[in-house]
Amino acid sequence: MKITKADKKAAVIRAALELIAERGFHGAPAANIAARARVGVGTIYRYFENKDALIVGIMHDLEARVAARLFDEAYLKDGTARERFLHISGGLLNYYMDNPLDFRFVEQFMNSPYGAAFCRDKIFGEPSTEGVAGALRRLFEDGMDGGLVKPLPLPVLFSLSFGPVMFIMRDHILGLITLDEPLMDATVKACWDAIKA
Amino acid sequence: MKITKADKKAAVIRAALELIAERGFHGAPAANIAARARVGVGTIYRYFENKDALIVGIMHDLEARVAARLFDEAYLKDGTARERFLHISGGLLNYYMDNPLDFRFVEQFMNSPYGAAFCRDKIFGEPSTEGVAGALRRLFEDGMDGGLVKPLPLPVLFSLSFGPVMFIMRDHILGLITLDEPLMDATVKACWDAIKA
DNA sequence: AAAATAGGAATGAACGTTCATTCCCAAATT
DNA sequence: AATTTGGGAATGAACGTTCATTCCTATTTT
Repeated sequence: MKITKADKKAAVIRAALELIAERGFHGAPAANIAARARVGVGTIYRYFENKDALIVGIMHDLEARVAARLFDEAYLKDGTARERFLHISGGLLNYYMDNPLDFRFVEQFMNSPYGAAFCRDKIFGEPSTEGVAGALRRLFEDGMDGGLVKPLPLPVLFSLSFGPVMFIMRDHILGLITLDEPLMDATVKACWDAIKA
Repeated sequence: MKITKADKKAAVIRAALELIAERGFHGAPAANIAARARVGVGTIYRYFENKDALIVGIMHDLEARVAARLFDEAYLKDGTARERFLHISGGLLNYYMDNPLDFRFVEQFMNSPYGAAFCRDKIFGEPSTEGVAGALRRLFEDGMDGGLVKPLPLPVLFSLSFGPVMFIMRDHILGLITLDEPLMDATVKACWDAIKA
């Protein structure tokens, strides 16, 4: 148990994520994933029942990493609703700026049948007072109670908050625009204008 | 030339669009597309050089249909920037409400390597004073000149305008929320708040 | 030495694409 | 008017390739 163990699993996840992000689901056959992970093809199947399970596994892994970053450093202390909103929203934008491959994977996943199934599972699970979803819900509900945020269904507030972030990230990654600090700041502030009462 | 001719091509496009929208690129082999189009497999290749060409062809077809709907009925007469904005934005939301399969295809396409290539081609083509892109650019530029719209790069204004629309459509189609007239209206109005100066 | 883990060649299913053939119909011929 | 002919459109069985998955051997760990 020196340098390797079941970091093989992590290597497989990373390799698959990168390949799918760069080339799509099409361009990520098991043989290539194994090669990039410096692992035998068979090894993949020691850790994942099949390729679908691997893909869903990548998504769960990513979810955990994003949540950790957004809520890590005592982010949820206090501050106005606007401040907390800008923190989350800007944090997400920053995370994807730093990890463009993660972004491309999430987008492909969420807009494929995998994503549909994934969402269905979430809905019929807990109403989630935990995790990212729960924290966001509380943020928006508090804002609505205080009359600071437009009284709209949560999914609509979500879309107004994160729709633009995801949309502009795509443009940035494709090179249609170069996002710098001031521009990112202006974008998330404009999102606040959309949801503020 | 009664009921059939080269509407075979249209049938192939429709069948492929539906299959990809419902089951992803994975779940749309040529054989299934042909079966749904009630056409021989070989026929696909009379109209499209290969499967990739078919997929890009679907996207072009769709683009034309959306453009036709958004700018058809003398939409571009006059009215305030806000009115014109609400018209376009709401029109897009409506189009996708009426054609959910079109929406799911576009999302999958745009977030795949096909979409990346597609965008690159557009950028290195004309600066597009024509079509949807041109009309939108004029709308936003006029708005900025008049001090009605925040002075931000066009891609940012685009993301603030259409990011939420695309985001909320996904939720609607997945059944996470049911969009009705008032809710759609509230959403596009909130988008205007995001971009208005 | 036994057990667990890793590896990659082997396998069969599924895929995109091709092509020899058939079908259809309009123009030419009788 | 009836028949023949020509050629483009349509077809699907057949092909070669690629893929996910299995399975048996080699290696490492206990």
